[in-house]
Amino acid sequence: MLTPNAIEKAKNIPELTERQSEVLESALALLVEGGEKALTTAKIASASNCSKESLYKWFGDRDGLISAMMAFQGSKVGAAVGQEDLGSAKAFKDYLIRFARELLSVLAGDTSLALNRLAIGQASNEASPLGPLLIENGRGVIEAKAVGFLNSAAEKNYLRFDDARQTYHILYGLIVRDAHVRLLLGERRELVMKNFERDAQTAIAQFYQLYGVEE
Amino acid sequence: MLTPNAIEKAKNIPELTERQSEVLESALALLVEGGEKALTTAKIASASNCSKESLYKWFGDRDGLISAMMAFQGSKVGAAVGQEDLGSAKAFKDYLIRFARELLSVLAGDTSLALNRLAIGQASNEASPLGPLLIENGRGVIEAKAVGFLNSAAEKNYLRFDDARQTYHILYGLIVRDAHVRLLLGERRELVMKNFERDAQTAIAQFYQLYGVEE
DNA sequence: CATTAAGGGTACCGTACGGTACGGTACAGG
DNA sequence: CCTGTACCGTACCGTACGGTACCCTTAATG
Repeated sequence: MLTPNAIEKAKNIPELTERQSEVLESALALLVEGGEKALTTAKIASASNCSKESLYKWFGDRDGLISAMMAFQGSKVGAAVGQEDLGSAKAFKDYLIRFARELLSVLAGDTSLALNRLAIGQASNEASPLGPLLIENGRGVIEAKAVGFLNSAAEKNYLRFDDARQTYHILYGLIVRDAHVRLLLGERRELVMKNFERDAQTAIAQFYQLYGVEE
Repeated sequence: MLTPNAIEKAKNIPELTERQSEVLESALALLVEGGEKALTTAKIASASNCSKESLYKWFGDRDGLISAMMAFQGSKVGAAVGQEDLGSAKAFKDYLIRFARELLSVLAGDTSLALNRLAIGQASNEASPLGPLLIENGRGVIEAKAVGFLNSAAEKNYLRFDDARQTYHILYGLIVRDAHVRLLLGERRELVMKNFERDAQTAIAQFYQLYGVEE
């Protein structure tokens, strides 16, 4: 099994010192607070009591710093969704509802929204690495996990489908709908998430209508 | 019935002269080409052979110009989705498939992506009007239309559901899934839209599984 | 022809930001 | 004690951009 350090080396991400992690943390806070326009090198330096020269020494340039922020945040995502429970058909269905709740919560989180907005704002620049980075670190991780438990559920005959990845995309659509984009556009969370709990349950119920195995 | 001019007046949008529309058109082209960073007042002026002074006279400031771009583009959306056909159950289902295709095509269009990226990039600024503007002019128009034909279909007993708006959100989720966000993040269109036709048909088939009336 | 309004071209200003340079400080190792 | 290293704080530079002012051409009107 790979240690975190080994993974970082494999991705060519230099290991971060404690100090550097602190800086990234306060940079994220700054981004959440005021969006990209607030994310100037001077403000990052002053907010984290560090010199601009150190920023440039550690991260190369502003883009490097932002990339580091993404990777740093991504490294914290993995554990977000709890352990699945395939003990029984009922237990698995409950787990799916928890998964739906968790997915919506993550997507609606301040940091997630801020980073997605940042990456999307730069995505018109073909050379920007932020979009792919976010897809890999965020969506990719969750999708891989989901494909895993979907396949397990199929083996146990809780669900029936052809392709786990496609099926996950349907599940995603039923859960998220247009909520993510509306949040990204600035619609108020209370409004978009008004029926949070009911929506999560409805999504899973409909997912079972499409892919569940009748008993 | 309201004339277009009356609508514009009601929204406090000044009518646009031919010249001003040309300027907005070339500004949109500029935005599609190079993203927000390419959208400077100097470039807009030079690209449309007009003086900066005229820009400021017509649109107030840069934000006003961008808002005008959104409204201008929005005013062209209405006719995008063709006329519905509720002549028979089969005809309506075919229409839904066309609707799915059309929705995906619109969302994946260059101008739509560029404007959404622009609005999302500014959405962290609480005071930015771009997000609401885009929601109203883009999503709102399509949603209103969809709610209309869903209700008609329910009356004709092609579909069965409680709330048309909620049902439309499900339909949206089944059709779009995470395609929109992935496109916004810069993932290549060929990749996201690989199974465009099949996905549209699958979405409608599943929608009927959830809301169709059995015969 | 004279007058006037609209608008194009351009020079200019203030400012904000990315990036660099430099002096000063704390500390570790010999 | 000396030296090197890491880093903070700050001043500084070049540039790009939003916004303004001014001059010129064009064309319509009397």
